[in-house]
Amino acid sequence: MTDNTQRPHDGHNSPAPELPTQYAPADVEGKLYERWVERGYFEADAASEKPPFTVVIPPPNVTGSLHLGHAFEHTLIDAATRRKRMQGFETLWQPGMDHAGIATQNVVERELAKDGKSRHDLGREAFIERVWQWKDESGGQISGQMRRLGDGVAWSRERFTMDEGLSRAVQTIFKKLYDDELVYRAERIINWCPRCLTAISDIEVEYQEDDGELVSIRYGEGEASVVVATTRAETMLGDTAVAVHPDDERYRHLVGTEIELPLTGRRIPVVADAHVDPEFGTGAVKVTPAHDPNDFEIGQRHGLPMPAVLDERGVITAHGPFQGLDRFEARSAIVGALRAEGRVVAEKRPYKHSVGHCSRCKTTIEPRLSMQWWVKVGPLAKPAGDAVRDGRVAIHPEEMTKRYFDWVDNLHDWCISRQLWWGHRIPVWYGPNGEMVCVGPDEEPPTGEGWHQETDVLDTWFSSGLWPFSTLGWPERTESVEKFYPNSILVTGYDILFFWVVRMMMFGMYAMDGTPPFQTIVLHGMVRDQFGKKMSKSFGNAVNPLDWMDTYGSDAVRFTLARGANPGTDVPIGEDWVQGSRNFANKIWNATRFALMNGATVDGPLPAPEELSAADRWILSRLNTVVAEVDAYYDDYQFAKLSDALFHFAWDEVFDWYVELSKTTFQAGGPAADVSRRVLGEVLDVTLRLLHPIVPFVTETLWTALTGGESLVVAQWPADGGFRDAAAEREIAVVQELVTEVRRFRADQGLQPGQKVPARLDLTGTALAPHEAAIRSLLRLQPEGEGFTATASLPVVGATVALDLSGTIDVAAERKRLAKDLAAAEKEKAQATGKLGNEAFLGKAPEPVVDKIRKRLATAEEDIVRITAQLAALPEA
RNA sequence: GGGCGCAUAGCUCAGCGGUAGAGCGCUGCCCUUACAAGGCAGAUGUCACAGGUUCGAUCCCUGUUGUGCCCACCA
Repeated sequence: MTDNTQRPHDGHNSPAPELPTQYAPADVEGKLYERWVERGYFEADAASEKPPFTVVIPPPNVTGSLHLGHAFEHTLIDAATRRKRMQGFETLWQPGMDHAGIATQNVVERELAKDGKSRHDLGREAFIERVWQWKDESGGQISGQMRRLGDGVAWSRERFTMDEGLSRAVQTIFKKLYDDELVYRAERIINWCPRCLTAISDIEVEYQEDDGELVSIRYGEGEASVVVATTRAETMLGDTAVAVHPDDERYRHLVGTEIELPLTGRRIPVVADAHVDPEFGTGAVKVTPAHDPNDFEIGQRHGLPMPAVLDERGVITAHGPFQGLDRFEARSAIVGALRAEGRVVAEKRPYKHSVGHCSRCKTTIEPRLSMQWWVKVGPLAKPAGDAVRDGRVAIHPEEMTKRYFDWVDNLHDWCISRQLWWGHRIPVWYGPNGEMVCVGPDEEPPTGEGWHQETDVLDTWFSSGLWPFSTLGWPERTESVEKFYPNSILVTGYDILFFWVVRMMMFGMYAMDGTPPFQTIVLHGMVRDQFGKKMSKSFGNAVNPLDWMDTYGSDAVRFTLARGANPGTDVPIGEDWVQGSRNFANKIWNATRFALMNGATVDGPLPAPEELSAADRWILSRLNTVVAEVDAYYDDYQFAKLSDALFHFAWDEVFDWYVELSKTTFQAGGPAADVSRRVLGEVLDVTLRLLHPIVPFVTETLWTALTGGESLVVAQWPADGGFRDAAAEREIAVVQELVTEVRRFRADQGLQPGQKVPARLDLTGTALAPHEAAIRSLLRLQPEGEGFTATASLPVVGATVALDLSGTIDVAAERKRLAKDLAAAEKEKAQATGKLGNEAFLGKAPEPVVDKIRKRLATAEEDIVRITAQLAALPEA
C-alpha cells in the first residue's frame, strides 16, 4: 500500500535485527504455502493410525470466484482443521468444486450468445464439451484463491461433482432409489423458469413482493354470473371451471351449472370445492389447472380438462387474438379486452403480492404442468430428522435445530429433473413400448430400435448431497471411506441448511446404512459490510477478498473474520477492522523480534517454580489458563471468543506487561535474566502455536525463527500444564495498579511520558519490594537526588510514591482528579452500605455475593482514606 | 398468515440475576532503544418503552413499539 521505508526514525543504532521492523505478508505467504504443500502436510493418509478428523469444503460453483463469504467459511474450517492436525489427528480437509448445473450452463450460454449462438446451434455433445473447456479455463481461479487464503486442503484428493467417480456415485444412488421406488416420474405442476427453460425445485424459487394488479372479472351473465379476481389475467384462457365453497349460500344455485368464460366463447362449469375460502374476495375462484398448483388439485378432484395455454417460454399458445403474445403482454391485452366488454368490475393497483422468481436468473416463475422425476422424501427425511433428534448429530448453534426440524418434518417430494444439458443425465432408458429401465453404473444400457435415454439431467443438489462420501471413493468401499466417513464436522452457512445439509443427511444415511454423514453441523452466518448490510455486487459494497489480502495480508483477513464469528450470526466486516488485524499481526511480529533480539530461548525444560520471578509465574499461570480457555472455545466452535481471548492475552498481558517487565530483568542480567529469557521464549512459543490456526503465516514465520522448529503446521498443540499461581497473579495485579495510578497522576500533571522524575518509593508492608526496579523503569522514576523535595506523595495500594516535581505540581489538576475519585469512592461506599443495611438482602442473597459487597465496601473505605490523605498532602495552590 | 430472532457506547457487536464490556472511532500527551501498523492516559451508555417476578433486573415473565430473517397455495 504505502511506502513504509520512509519512516524517519528507523532505529539506525539498534542492533541489526534479522527481521525487518514491519511484517510484510507478501514476502512470506506464497512461499510458506507452497512449502507446506510440497511437504505434504495437508495430505490425508487413510492408512494412518491416528484418529481421523474429516471436513469437506462446501463445494463452490466452478463458475465463480470466491467472495468474502467463502473466505469466512474457509477460515473457520481451516482453523478447526489446523488445530486438530496439531492435536495429532489424521486430518482431511477435502477440496473440490460443484458443477452447478443451471449456473454454469447459463454462463456458458451467455458466452455463446456473444457470438450470436445458442446451445442448440452446437448440439448437446458439443455444448457439454464446451462447458468442460470453460471449466478447465476458469476452475483454477478458485484454487488460486484458496492457496492465498492458506487453506490447508488435501489437494491430491480434489474432486469435482462431474468427475467420473462422482458420476458413478450419482448413478449408483439413483439406481438404488429407483429399485427402492423412492424415485418416480409424475406429471405435476412444477416451478418453471421460462428463461432457463427448466423445472426448478420449490426451494430454488425466491419469493418477493411485487407490484401487480388485482383484476376482478365477471364471468357469465346476469343471474348466472360470478366475479373472480386474478393477478394473472392471461391464465383465464386456460380456465376450465369456477370454484366456490360447498357451503356458500351465495353460489349454491350455480353449482353444477355452466357459465360463460369471457373472450373465448367457451362455457365452463361451476364446481364446489372445500379448498375455496368463502371469506376471501368474492368467494369464487377461477380454475386454471395447467398453470396453478391449487387449481391443478381442484382440477384433479373434479376431473376437469387441463389445457396448457402458455408454452415453455411463457408465450400464449391458445388459439385466438392473443396467440403469440408474451405472458405479460397478453396480461394487459386481455385486461384491455375484458374492460372493453365491461367485464372488469374492479381493479386494484398497485396490488402488492408475493411472486416467485428463479433463484438463478430472477425471471418470474411460471407454474407449469409437466412430467418430471421426483424423489419421495418421506422415508429419507424421517431418519434424517431422528439423527438430530436423538443426538447422533449435533447442530451448532443449537437454536438452529428448530429450523432444521421445521424443514425436515414438512418436506414435499423433491423435483430432481432439470431440462438442461450440463449435469448428470438421468440413467433411465425408455423403450419403444413404454418400457422404462434404470441403468446402474456397471450395466449396459438396452440397445435396439426405439430405445433412448432420458434427456433430463439431475438437480445439482442431487450430486452435492453425496459429497461427504462420494469424494472418498464411494460406492467403492475404499480405505478412505472406512477411515474418513462419517465426516467429523460440517461447516456451512445457515442459508443452505435446506438446500444442502438436509439432502446430505438424507442421502448419507440412506447410502451408508443409516450412518449420518457428520457428527456436528456448524452453521455460520453471512458476511456483511461494516454497517451490517448485505454485500452485493449491485449495491457496490461487495469486496474481493484478494484485494484485502494484497493490502493487509491473508492473516489479517482471516483474523478479522474469525473474530467476527459469533455462532450462527451474521458477520459484519469493514476495511478498518482488517487494518486493525494487520496491526495485531505486526504487533506479534515486533514482540517476537524483541524476544529474538534479547536472546529468548525455547531450549530445555522450564526453570523450576522456585527459580521463577513473580512476573514469570504470573504470565505462565495466565498462559496455561488461556490454553484451557481457547481449547474450550474451540470445542464449542466459538471462533470469535477464542480469537478475542488470544488477542487480549497476547497484546494486553504478554506484550504490554510481561515484555515491559522483562526489560528491567534483562537489563539487570544475571541468572534471573536467563530465567526470564526462557519464560519469554516459552510464552511466545505457546502463544504462536495457539494463534497459528487463525493466522498461519505470520506465526509460522516467527515460530520457525524463534524455535528453529520445522513447521507450526505439524507442531504440537499446547496443552494446559495445569500451572496456576493465584498469588503471583495478585502480586502483578498490584504492580499494575500502582503503575497505572502513578501514570495517571503523571498524565494529569502534564508530565511528558519520557520525562524522568526523581522519586522515593516506600514499598514497605507490600509485596512490591522486589518490583522496585521494574516500577521505576515503567514509570521513568529516577533515584532521589541530593536535595530531594517531595511535592507530591501518592499512597497507592499500601505503598507510597513520593515524586520530586521541583515545585511544578499542578495542584488544581490533581485536586480535581482526586475529588472525582473521592466522589466515586463515596458513592460506592453509600451503595454498599445501603445493601449491607438491607435485612432482606442479607437474608436472601448468597454468601459469596454478600462477601463481595463487603469487600467492595472495604475497598471503598480504604480508597476514601487514601484519597483524603492524598488531598491533605497536596500543597496549597 | 404462521415461526424464529434482535433492540446495550458514535459505528459494528459481545455479555448477562449481584459495581456495564470489546474492536473501530473520538480527546490529550509522547518517535520512552520490539513495534507511530506504536506507547501512555482519558471521555462516552435512563442496556428500546411500560408493567410484573425478585432482597436485587440490562439479564427472567407479560405487553407495546421498532427491526431482521425463514416458511406458507390465499385467488
